[in-house]
Amino acid sequence: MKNKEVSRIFNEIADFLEIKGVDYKPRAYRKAARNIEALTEDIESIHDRGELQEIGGIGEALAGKISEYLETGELEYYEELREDLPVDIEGLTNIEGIGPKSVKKLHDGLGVETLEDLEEAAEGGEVVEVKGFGEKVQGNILENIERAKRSRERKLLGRISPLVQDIERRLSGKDTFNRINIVGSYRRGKPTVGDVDILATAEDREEAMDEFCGLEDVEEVLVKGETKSSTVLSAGVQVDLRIVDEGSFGSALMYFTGSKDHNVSVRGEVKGRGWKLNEYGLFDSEGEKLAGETENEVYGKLGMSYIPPELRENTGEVEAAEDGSLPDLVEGEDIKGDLQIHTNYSDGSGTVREMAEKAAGKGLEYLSISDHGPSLKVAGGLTEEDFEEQAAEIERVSDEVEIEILHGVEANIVEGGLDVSKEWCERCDLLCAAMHDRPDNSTERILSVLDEYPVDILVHPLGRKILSRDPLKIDLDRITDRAAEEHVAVEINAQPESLDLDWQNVKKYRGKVKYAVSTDAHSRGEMDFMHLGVTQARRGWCEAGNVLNTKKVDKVRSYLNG
DNA sequence: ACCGGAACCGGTGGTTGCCAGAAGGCAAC
Repeated sequence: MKNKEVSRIFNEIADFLEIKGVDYKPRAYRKAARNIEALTEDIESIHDRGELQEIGGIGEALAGKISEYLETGELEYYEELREDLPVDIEGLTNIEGIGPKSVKKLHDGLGVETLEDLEEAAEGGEVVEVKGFGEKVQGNILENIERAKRSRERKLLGRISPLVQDIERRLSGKDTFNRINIVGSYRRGKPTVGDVDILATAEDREEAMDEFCGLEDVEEVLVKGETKSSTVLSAGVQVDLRIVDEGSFGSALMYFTGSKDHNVSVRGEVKGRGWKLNEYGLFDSEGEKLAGETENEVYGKLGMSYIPPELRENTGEVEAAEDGSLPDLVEGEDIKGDLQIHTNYSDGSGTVREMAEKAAGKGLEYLSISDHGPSLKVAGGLTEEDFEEQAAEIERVSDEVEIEILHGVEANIVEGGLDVSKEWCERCDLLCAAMHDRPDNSTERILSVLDEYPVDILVHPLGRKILSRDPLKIDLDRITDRAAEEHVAVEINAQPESLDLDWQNVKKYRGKVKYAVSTDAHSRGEMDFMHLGVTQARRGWCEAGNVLNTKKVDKVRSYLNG
């Protein structure tokens, strides 16, 4: 699956063209990149059917470039641009505050090509010598460069999951493999993933390894052995495959799923009995094997209930499993509606009808449309007039699509309140409120908005972007107190970069507030992100009852109005 | 480079705020 690669290349081309001062093309490339990234289908299949131009934002020229890349493995146009300016544009622009134009200036002035070059230049105080750069920017570079480097190594769970699922599917389809399971932090649903580990059993290990290393996505084979092979996929993700014996599959699953702290904690229990647990199995003091084939069996012999992978972070799950108090975690099938999505009335790409049809197709009972309020110009915010127009459109579409559509707005929390009038709020079925900037008085602003407006959901409360932007420093104790009093739900945003509120805080406040797991989809494809949000809710120990949108729409309404 | 309305061409997201340097570029969303 080369979707991610193609979109990365298009984004880089956009950067290069922006540096050259070319008009319009960068936007076209970025739009195409975004649409490709949001695809749930393999772009190669679309290419094979000759339907590339049916993807939004892709016309004759871009379809040609995609074909060239898929067929030859190279794109001449891209290579030429890179030759002109041989820099790690993706890495460098990853630094907050550095865009394509700055990269060009740093290259011309100091010969900066990589993050390492830039770090050296900033440490040596050379950056200030370049026109347009001062102490402030140089300091900012030093502050943010480590994170930019890290972000190159770790990948976002949601961004690699289509690729990983694709690999899993392909290996499962082969006769050579008996059992296949992704393990590691991926299986635990951690928001960022380093390497991807796959565990398998196979009759013929050699043949299995051949098949794995021969997958078309595999770009480089680092190690190839009988029990372990390491590969790098074309998208830059390292994937390891381990093959174990059938009888050890369960204990190996536990071992390789981790987390390390969880395993240590479980092993404490094992030790107390004088037993031994390793990747090969659970053994008593005589060395007799007690369990190993399944995880259930291992946990069972230890007197624990099965611990779902999402909980294995050593935050009390081992004790809870012993006294039988583990939560009955929310599942994807429990979700009955999506309470925050955008349309082409603001910065979304889908129409009301397209989004509604997609949601209905996913089997949801309801959908709430909440485009950005007027002050968020960058996102093409709605005017009150637009809102009325949209209301009429929703009414028309509602008659024809098998889903209940709620009409809301994602109001922006600004100095002095929200960017929508109280009257406007009253006309909303569902009012979302969000911070989009980072003032010092964020906590106070949020609290006063919760007091003064009929807010239903506080969305992406921390405004974080994983691997690139820190969360807001706000007083969540006070905010969740107020949210609970006012019957305001707190969002768990399912966008791969967001996953905000984060799972640690979800766990902390789950007894107090209700959560709304929403996709914040800006295109039809992004509605498929729901599972990422559910995973984070699970990591936060949420049962279905903790999540508002597991309820029927009437119950949602009565909670929010209560 | 795409798209949509017209049958080839015109329009395409637009504003804010920061920094740096004293008017204006650049990044962010």
